[in-house]
Amino acid sequence: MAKQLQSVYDPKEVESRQYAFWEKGGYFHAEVDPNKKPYTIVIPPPNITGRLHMGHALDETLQDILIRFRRMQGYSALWLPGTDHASIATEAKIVEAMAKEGLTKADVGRDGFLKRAWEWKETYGGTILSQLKKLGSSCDWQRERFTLDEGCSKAVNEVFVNLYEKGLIYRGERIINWCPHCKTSISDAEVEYAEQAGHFWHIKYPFKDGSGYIEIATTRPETLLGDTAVAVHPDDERYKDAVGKTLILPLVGREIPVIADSYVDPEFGTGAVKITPAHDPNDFEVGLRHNLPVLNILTDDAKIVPEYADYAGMDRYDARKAIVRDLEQQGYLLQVRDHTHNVGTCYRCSTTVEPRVSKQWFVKMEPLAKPAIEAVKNGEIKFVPERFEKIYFHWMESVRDWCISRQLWWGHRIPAWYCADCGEITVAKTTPTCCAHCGSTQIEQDPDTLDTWFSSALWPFSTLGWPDQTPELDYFYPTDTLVTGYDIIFFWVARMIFSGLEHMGKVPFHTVLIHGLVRDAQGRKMSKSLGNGVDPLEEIDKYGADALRFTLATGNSPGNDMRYLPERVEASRNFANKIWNAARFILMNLPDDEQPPHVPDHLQMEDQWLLHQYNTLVKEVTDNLEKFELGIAVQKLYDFIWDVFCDWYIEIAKIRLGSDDGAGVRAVLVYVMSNTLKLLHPFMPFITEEIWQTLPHEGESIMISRFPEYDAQLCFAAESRDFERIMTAVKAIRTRRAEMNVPPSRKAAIYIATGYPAVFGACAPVIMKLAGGASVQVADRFALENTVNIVTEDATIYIPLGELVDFAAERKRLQKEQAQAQKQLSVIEAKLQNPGFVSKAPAQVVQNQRDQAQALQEKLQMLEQELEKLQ
RNA sequence: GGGAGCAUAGCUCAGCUGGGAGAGCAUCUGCCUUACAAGCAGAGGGUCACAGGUUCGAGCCCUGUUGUUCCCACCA
Repeated sequence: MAKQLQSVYDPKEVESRQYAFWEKGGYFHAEVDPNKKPYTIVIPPPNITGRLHMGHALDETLQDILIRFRRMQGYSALWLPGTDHASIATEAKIVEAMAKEGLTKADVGRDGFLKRAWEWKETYGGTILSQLKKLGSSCDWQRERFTLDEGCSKAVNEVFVNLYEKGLIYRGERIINWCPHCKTSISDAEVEYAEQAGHFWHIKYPFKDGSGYIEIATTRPETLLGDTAVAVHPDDERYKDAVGKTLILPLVGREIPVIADSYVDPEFGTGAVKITPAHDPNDFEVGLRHNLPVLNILTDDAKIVPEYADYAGMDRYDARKAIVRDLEQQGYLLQVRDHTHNVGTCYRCSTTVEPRVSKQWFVKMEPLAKPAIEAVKNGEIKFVPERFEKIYFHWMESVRDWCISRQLWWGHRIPAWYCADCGEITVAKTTPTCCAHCGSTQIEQDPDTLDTWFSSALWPFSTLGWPDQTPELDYFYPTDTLVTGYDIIFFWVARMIFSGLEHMGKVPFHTVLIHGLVRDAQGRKMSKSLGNGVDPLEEIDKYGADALRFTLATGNSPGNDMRYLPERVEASRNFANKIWNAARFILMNLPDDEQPPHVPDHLQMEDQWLLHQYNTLVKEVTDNLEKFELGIAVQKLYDFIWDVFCDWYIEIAKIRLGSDDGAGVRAVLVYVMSNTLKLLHPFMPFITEEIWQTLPHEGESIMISRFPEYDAQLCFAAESRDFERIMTAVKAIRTRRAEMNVPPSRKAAIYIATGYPAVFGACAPVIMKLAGGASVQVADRFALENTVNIVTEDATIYIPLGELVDFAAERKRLQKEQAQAQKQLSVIEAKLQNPGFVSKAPAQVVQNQRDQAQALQEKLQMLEQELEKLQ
């Protein structure tokens, strides 16, 4: 970068150049280093089908801020990247692509399909990672992993076998959620409930003995085909005599019993429930208790099975219509009522899920959940914000067994083999040659694959080499911070916690930083169907990655959603430009041989003030970052750079830059700028690197420089307070001039009567420059006429503005100020006269009020004097 | 049915352990002041949803109410 910089910052060129520079320097790579403490974040692996959206942009920005911060603090900071094979989503994409060629899965076969899937992964799987680079993500790309790579697959088999041997994985015929569109089972967590308008059909089930009927009510009349009982509550007087009797199932003619089960709520509906064990989870339970037959009436794509000739092959909804029609025609339909109810849908394709009995693999949750709950209860793992712990507990405490088998091809194939001879199951880490039970070679592997989340659950340790005992695993595990949205606490966070505890014996991370969703300007969720998504790559192109990152970090607090407003990115872009121009100003005033950043020996009051503010900033920003208060930290940086450094200090610096004291002020400018850039670097990595390297500096890159630390030498509290008296005076003069419409070009003499003559005397040039003074005189009192009079708590300022002075207006204004000050004073005095306040409030707070009261009294006195003069 | 979040300036939102009500954008006024008009200097604008309570002191803590968003739950 030449020293002649453009006045407008151009992020594009800088970003690609600096990212290449970082990669080339190997700064993203973290090594096992016994001399450093580790700090680890594993990325929530984006799906290989994914394109970077705002949710990712937020997630990655937060992680990059944390990792860059810790890296600069001297940790061996590892941000481990990778992608997720996303079984359902990817398989759907491949199926879709094949459909365009007129092919189906059956046409190409399992091997052919997998070949295509891997090709697809090679072609598109890296897209999202390259998009992450545009954001500036400092991931250790040398350690990139994929949930379906060899190492992760090895970990998956290891875990499956371990859990199977411990009896924590079992295979069983149970009712599961079935997606007729994806044609696979899905777990409870993968079902989303949506309210749907429907009906309540009241149907007559006649007794076999001809003694009337029972009226049942159902929202799903088509499942009648699979009914194997009608249940009533045991204490329900209405049905006392019916229990044990036999009914004839309408349309089907099957004989089914009336049973008593306390699951039935006598208050709801008719108090009699048809029981379809194969297609309703509750009914399934009832069926188990009463030994009812389980009749599956639906195929895997939710059509009626051939056994029911009248309806065979009909889609479940067509069958519903047909059955309702037939019931009506045959006089079984008693009434139809409108009814809205919750319907489970597939989280991937939104198809209504069909509860269905089938043979699947499950993870037994209770023994795993217990220690996982304990780890959060005892503080080993903390959620930020804490309230998400409740959500986690609630889920963990009531979690049911996890259905992990999927009827898909893209994924980890279940390491279980069935013996054709003895029928036993052989579960093994590597492909067995024969049945472990009878030695038969007639074995065949389970065709199913595992839930994607099964492998994601192992991510914090599978990526570090487990099950091998690698040095990386030893050093970087447990990881430190997991950053993710609240929407995947159940899917992922919870499962990583119990997996880490079970297989590593240690929690997978210490802190879970939860963020919210990025919504559109109207507060709606960004979604493909609404078309309201904002593309982060377009925003980067328009405003720069730093501006986007800054926008996402600012005003965002943990766990809360945020809206994405274009004006905010513009403001961020403007901030980047502000920094750019501040740097430009400093550079154009620097000699070629300017020393590296240092604090000069001789400091003026404004230098001390700036250094004190800077030093305070260092402490606060560090504290905020350590407490995950990223939004607060970045706000403070913004205020400091724009207001303190640019609007005040640079303006003041202009006075001294050309003088004999130029070297001192240049050193302060360079020192504070350079170090402030370091503080800002985690948030805005590109521009800070670009400027830092152009300024005098030591070291190769800001990203591996040391994060600034609080320096007791830079604490100038008293001087800082003194300088603020000057600032107050300057602001007061500016305000008065603005009120009186005095143009900045019109300079005026300034007379300052004050009890702090040394302070004001030393800063006379500052006041002159910033307050439009032609001259500045300081004394303990003045006797002047025809002046505008300004009273602050530390000084009375006189400005002769000749013809502009309107005595009546001056008097009125002073009276107004007097009234204001009087009001403030009486509030404070009331407090001080309250014995409760004086005795109970902290001494510092009381003293503070006393000081304020005194200052106000002095101000009132001065106002009084000025008013007298105007009489 | 249970649980949680949110309600602060016209708009979008910060406000950490209780003591100053804030930022950006928008509005108004004046400035091309030798880094930046994507800028500078100023101004206006708020019963911190409502009602109680705790406290010397409440935007912040407690209780209730209203509105709103979300999560969980097997009422057929």
